[in-house]
Amino acid sequence: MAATPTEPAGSAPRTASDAVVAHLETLILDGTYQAGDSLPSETELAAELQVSRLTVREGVRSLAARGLVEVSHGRRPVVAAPNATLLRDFFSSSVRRDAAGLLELLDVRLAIEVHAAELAARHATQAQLDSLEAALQAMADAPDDDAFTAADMRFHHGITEASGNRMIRLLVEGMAEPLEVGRRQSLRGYLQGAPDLDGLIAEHRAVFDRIAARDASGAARAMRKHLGTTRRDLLRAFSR
Amino acid sequence: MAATPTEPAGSAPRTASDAVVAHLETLILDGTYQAGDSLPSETELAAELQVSRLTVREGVRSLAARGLVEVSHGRRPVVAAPNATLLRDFFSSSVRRDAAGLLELLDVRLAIEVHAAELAARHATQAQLDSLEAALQAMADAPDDDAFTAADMRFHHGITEASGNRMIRLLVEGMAEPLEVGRRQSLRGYLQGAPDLDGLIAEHRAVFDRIAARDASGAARAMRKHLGTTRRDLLRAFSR
DNA sequence: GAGCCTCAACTCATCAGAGGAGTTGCCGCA
DNA sequence: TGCGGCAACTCCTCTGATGAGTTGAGGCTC
Repeated sequence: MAATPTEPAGSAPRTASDAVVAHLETLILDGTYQAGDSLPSETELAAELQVSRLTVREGVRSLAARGLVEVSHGRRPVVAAPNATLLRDFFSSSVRRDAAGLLELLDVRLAIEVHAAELAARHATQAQLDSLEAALQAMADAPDDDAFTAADMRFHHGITEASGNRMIRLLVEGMAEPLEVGRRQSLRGYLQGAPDLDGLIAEHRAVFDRIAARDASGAARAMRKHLGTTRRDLLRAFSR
Repeated sequence: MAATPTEPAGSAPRTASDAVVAHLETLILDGTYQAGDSLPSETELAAELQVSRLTVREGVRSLAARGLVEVSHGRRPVVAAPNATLLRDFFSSSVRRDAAGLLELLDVRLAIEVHAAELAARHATQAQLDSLEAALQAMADAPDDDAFTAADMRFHHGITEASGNRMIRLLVEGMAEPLEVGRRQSLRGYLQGAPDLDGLIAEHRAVFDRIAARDASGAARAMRKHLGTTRRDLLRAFSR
């Protein structure tokens, strides 16, 4: 009674719902179902795989938790495009479970973004450079702290975009929220005098200049310096 | 009818099983349940949260898919320690969905491991250095290719361990399998002459020497050189 | 008294059937 | 032609029940 016709050679699923997961996962990763495609309905899958709807539901639910599909009430499950929600979940969980994880995560971001800046200097298109400069300008013109932070994030996001490496983009995107939350929490009630916005902007501009000049190692150096500053600020806030 | 007494301020869960997920997630991340602890049984949770066992099951299943808990037949769900399975899943999926992802992933590993080598030069304990040297020796003594690869992986794993940054360790651990699978597939049927094992070992030894000498930037440079070689080999295999 | 075996209680795994709620597209009406 | 309503489809949740794996207590044997 082989429930799943497409049994993967690797390992036999222990439970029926694992079989559902394995089945659908294979079809998605094979490209049989592309991002945006609708999966068969629960009823259809149940009939096809010879299991109850409940079992199908659990399997689909697992895939949804892993970010491979999206389910919404009244509609069929839809295959999701690769996205950062899973990574965001993971990083958020790690940081919340252990406060020291925040600094570790910051360190990882440093490593990745320094490399991203290097790649951006090599691969950025003119449109991407324009977008970076616009973010820089928005930082300078920011009326309040929230606007500044938003422009700041847009700048960093733009660099990962310009790196041309989607995995880097997803990773940094996944880290952004936990880091931002951590930053807010550690700075709460801190705010002794305004932060050195002009200095921050200058650091960003230095990164941009090196990227625009196609100077890979210079861009890496500038980014390293900038993130070092960020890290020091956070450490100082922590030690209070 | 507030089903969940511990409704997080953030956003109200849309569905009942999301509420279960949110409830348990909060308790785990708060530390109310530590890694290794057993969760209440499905029946107990159902009574506690005023939902059916089915709904509880779906919620627990989601958490299992996200790596926060582990469920096995006949036993209560157990809170899992932070681990790399989720990341491995993510990276594997990404690479399988898009072959170009392999090179992107390799690039990310380069960025992270170069940084790890730098950190290891600063933080490695004597025991960790000994372990690295043992792996190096095992590479030199390896009787066959599999043993060599195993020792190779042990060496790299040891460096992330010595970096003292657990997030780096988890990330590299999560990338190891997809990269190894990708390497095997692209090298399949390739094998024109034996690879330059002596050169590889020399590169590893250079990394080790710089770490042992507490030379952070030298270690980073040596690691970058080594991973550059790896990358070039893979690219060459690809282009056939 | 020590060690092994059996079994009962607990737990997760899965099934079947049914009602509620959200979405979508067709059809008829103005 | 344009719009409103209804019907079909889908996911969401519940109830009740059976099968299968795990564990620890109790009794039996030596």
